[in-house]
Amino acid sequence: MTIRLLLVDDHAVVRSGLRMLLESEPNLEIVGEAGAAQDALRLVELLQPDLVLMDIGLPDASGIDTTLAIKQRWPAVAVVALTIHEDEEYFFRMLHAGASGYVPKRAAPEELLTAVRTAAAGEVYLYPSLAKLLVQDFVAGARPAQAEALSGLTEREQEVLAYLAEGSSNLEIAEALTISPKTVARHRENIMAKLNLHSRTDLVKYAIRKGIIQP
Amino acid sequence: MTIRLLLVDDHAVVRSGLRMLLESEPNLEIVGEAGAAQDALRLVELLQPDLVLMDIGLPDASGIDTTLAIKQRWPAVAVVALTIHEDEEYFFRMLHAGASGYVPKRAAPEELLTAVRTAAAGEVYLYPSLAKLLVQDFVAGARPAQAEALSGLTEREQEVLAYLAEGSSNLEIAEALTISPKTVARHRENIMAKLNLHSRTDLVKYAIRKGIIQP
DNA sequence: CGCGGCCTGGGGTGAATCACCCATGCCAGG
DNA sequence: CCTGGCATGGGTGATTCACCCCAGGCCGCG
Repeated sequence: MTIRLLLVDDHAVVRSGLRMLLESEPNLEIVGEAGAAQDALRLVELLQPDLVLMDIGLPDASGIDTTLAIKQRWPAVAVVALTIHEDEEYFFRMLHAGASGYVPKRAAPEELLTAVRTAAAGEVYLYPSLAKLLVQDFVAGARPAQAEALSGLTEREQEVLAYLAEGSSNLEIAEALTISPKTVARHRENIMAKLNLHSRTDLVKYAIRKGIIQP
Repeated sequence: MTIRLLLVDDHAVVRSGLRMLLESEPNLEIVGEAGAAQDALRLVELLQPDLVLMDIGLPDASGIDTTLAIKQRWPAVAVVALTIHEDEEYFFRMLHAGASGYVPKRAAPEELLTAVRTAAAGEVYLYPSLAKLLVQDFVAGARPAQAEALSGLTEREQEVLAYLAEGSSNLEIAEALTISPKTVARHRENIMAKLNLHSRTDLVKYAIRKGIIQP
């Protein structure tokens, strides 16, 4: 099976170079080129390629928005981002837009080919330095805090906060900790004052942000 | 610079095969082998390798726990998981443990070598099918719902729910929607009944799970 | 045309919460 | 030794919550 590929980059020279590189590969056919977002969308509709190799910097619209538009209308079309941008910002936004691969232009030619083949197979190729960013985000996002200072809460206050965040009432917490409900209320007041929160629901959101509880 | 590598797998035959494969590579030295978690930890301390190639299925302890132990004591040591497991479960747990690479045993030898070189360089190598899982988790985790049915809530109820989730009181919501506080209370009762929730804090957690609000 | 669902309001009750006030021990650090 | 932070309690009053009751108006659907 041959991969039918659409090339999107606003620089004709770059497109030529990519065409040279990609056409030397077997089972890979470049069915079209586009230098602008409008052309890209039109050609996707016209040619129904398997894969779009997308530059982010386009003259008339962002490659991110273009990717989003393509994935919304033709979800089966894989999009691989090929760009000079290696920062978190563009990378994450491109993933959200539905990209199946992300390769910086400084990457080795073989890596681009790997990304194209991988994305065409329905998988995802991530350039290692960007995979690292994603994994960091994953690990951090899943459980950000716990060991964090919790803004100067005492041990007992943190303990009470954990129960409060679960939605327990003062009485329930009091029984769990075998102290008076009034003491629980006292702790809660101190907690809310220290964290500058003003309601139980704010406490829940705070606890989720800090990873104390799972939503 | 030569990569100093420690091989951890409980099958001697597999270790031999890997040694054959890896030793044919330049700039790669296998400094030791371990068949059990205890040996692995001991050898890491003794040999201070750059990288540990870790099987998950070990006789005395999980490769995941072993990875965690290694990364806690020697964060500079890169760990690449090489395993038969390709499901989300092991993959995500291995990432949490601190792995810099994840390669299924069915992968091509070149992919293992790429993973080793990438991880040794401080980056992350993810096998494409697993990179796909991670990206899916990333995209889903960031904004999971919104368009979902919300379990049969009416439009007005969803509107009230949005305010409730923010922690607004009945009176505040009433003023925002220019209706009576009693009506807000009524909507809230219906919402809680439909969603089988029993407190405002439960509503907040529900709203965060559904992506209605951000924590 | 009636039926049911939705939105809108009102009343009531008991419990819980909130936001203040107060005090007592205990223990560490200046 | 004594000041301050921490944990532990009590009290009070206003407010809110959670859960019941009720009903009228509107709109679509059979």
